[in-house]
Amino acid sequence: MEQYDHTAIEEKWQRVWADAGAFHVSNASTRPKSYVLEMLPYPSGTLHMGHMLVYTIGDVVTRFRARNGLHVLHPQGFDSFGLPAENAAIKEGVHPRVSTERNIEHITSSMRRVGWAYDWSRSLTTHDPTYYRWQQWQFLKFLERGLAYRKGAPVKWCPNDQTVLANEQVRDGRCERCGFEVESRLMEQWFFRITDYAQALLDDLETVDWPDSIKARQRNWIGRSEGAEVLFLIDGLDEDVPVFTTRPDTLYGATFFVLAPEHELVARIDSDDVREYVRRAGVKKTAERAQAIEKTGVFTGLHAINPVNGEQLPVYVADYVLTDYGTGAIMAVPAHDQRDFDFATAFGLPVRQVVRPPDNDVDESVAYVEHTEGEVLVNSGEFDGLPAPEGGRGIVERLEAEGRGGFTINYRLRDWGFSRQRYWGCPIPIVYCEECGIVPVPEDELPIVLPEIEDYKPKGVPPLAQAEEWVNVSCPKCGGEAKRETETMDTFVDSSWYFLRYCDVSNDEAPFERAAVDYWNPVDLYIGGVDHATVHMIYARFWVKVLNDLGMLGFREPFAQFFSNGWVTLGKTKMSKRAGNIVGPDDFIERYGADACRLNILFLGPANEDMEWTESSVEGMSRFVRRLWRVVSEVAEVAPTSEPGAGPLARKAHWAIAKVSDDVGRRFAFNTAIAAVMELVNELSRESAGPESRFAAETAVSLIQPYAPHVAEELWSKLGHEGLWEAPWPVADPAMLEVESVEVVVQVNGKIRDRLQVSPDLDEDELVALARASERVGEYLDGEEPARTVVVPGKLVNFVT
RNA sequence: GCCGGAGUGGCGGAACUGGCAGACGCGCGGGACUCAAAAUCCCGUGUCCUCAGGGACGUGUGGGUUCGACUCCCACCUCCGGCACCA
Repeated sequence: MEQYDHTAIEEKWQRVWADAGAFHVSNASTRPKSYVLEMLPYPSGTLHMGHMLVYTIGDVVTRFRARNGLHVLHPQGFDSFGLPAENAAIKEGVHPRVSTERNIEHITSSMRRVGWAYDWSRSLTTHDPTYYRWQQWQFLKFLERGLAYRKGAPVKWCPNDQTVLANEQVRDGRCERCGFEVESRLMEQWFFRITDYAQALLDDLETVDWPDSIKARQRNWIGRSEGAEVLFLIDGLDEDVPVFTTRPDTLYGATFFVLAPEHELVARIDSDDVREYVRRAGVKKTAERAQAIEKTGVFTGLHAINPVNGEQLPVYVADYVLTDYGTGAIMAVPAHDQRDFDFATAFGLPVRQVVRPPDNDVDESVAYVEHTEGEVLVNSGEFDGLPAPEGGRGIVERLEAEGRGGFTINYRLRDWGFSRQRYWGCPIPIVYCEECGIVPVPEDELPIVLPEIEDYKPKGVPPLAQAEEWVNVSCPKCGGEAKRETETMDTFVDSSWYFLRYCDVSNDEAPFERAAVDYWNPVDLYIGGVDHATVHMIYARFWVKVLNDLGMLGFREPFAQFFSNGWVTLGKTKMSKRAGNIVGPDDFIERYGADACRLNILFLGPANEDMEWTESSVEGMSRFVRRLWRVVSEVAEVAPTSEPGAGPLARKAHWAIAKVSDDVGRRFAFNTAIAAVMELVNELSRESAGPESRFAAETAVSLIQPYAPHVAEELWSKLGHEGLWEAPWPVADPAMLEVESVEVVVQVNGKIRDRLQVSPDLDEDELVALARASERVGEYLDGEEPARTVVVPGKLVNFVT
């Protein structure tokens, strides 16, 4: 028997697949389509076991679906703009393009060695001008629609990376990438008006097949809350200030009024105390502000008029009011809000209860914030005695009639600030003209290609500002002197539409042809980690909705089904380059082969749960592959070719077909499918020369192919067949799934006392008679007649006394 | 605080719709082959008791429903993750 030489076998079949164009798909087929996609990887130089998991899941599904008659699109590319390459450039002086492309080359060759079935002819890299040209083009469409705009806004600024961060890139007040504490700065920024789509993003979650946990995260992120907006007139400034509240029922309980330090009106308050407070609040790190336990604030000397009763409420500036939620101003109702209560306590402000729970005396020493059935309004003028929800509604309706308020819905989601003071990103096709202002670059001048620069170091101004020849242009409108936008786009823009580009990757007249995109989309199975469940996946959904509104495509949701893979951990920490705990597949592929590695990563546990990396399991898997090789090779040599019978081995094979088909096709239970093939191989090894052995061997090889395609292909040809990658998936014969005899459990009072081997189609009476006849049952029944007999045909008989 | 998820042998896990708890693998113990080792193969492997037939206990804890609960219900404990001065 030939030795199992994994390297030779894997190289051989990878060549065969490439030569045959095995995974190359066209945009037309009579077969039904399936689009299988894993999240776009950032090209760090090396693969690790986390990548191994995600891409092998996608690969198994791809190969399984292809053999089940589907026309499967399974592309791969790289999210190749972004900070790490630029940081490396700053550190080592290598041009980001050079290091990025070197990384891509390296990681691609690793990917090819794993044997993943990608249509590499559709590959894309987001730093390629042929890709980002069409991103710039789409940006211009967004701009035309008013969905991209520029405004001054307080932004999260990372003093280390010298750049603005999206809210999503801030974790616990720190820069997600470098861990530096984030500051707040007021800057002109580009925004996408994603908030226009908040409700649609929420509603359409109903239409996708995603895990509930992921949907919950998105709902959380969008943060819809129903309430009212109420206008308070600030005396002295003569300004109406809107506040958002979810508790309009407590309006009569407002005893003071608070503005966030960043609120636009604060600058107009002429008070040294206020200016000093605002200055100090601005210096405070975001993290400090969020963690502060003691409430701080300053009285402005002004008063706001409560529109429900005309009361004069003292106006404070305090940093417990957030500038970017609601309107940045609140009415404070200390009796019914813990934060307001804390502030009132610290500043000696009055507390007035206006909602009374049933059978409760008014206790103004604590805030009553919960909701109880039957609570009623008190101290609320004409609304006294009404149930709180009804009273709240009445109050808003009256304000509405008076033009001082109305019902409204507020979202936590904020517009997407997407400009970055960075070099290695997609240039924003905008020119600033002194005469004409913000001028979009005409479409026929795209792409605006990233210029070469000398120095990547951030200096507070974007690195692109140094590329003077590039920056100074004439205005497309008036021809006068103008300057290019020097900020670049957030890389989440790049990954918001790449899955569309794959469908028509070399189009140089449009981002994609609508027919191609409509044919393949939505993605039938999207695979990736939870860490992108709120960020990337919300942006991509937004992007698709906008393109749909622009008539560029015919669907509203990009990802019909989402499989959230678990994390591969090492030392209980998610494996990642940043955590410095990566174990790569290259070494293991060399030692044990790609097939063993692919099997191993999926056998570690359920693919949607976290799994700790262990080296010993690869060895176990390598044993299995070698065993498979030996057993099947032997069968190929000695087992007769004959019609498969209906004996135990053939039945086991059919059982395995049914099990693997269901596990891979429906349940995504990749680990148990492998276990089923192992069981089959175990039985086969005990009977390698029987009349059913050849069928069992063929079945085992065929079933393991999505996982271990190389060795499966080699064994398939040893068995005398060709082209397993395109062979039809085996179908289980239902007749063969029925067993000749089953073991029926006989219980007395729910405890197993005997087991019977019986025919599965024995009727209930016969089964009970047989069970009654059992000696052991007789012992436990001890002469008594069972009061009740429960029969589950083919499973058990239970006598209850 | 709100939301989501998970607790099963020495370990990873299986049990999908309420019906044999521990499939499959790792590890460990014993044996075969070998001069020896590796590789391979075979047997055993939840805990305790045992007259060696078997018996009792056992899926985070406490209750409940049921002939029967890892699975359903109630209460709780622990761990992991998300959101969070969000008005």
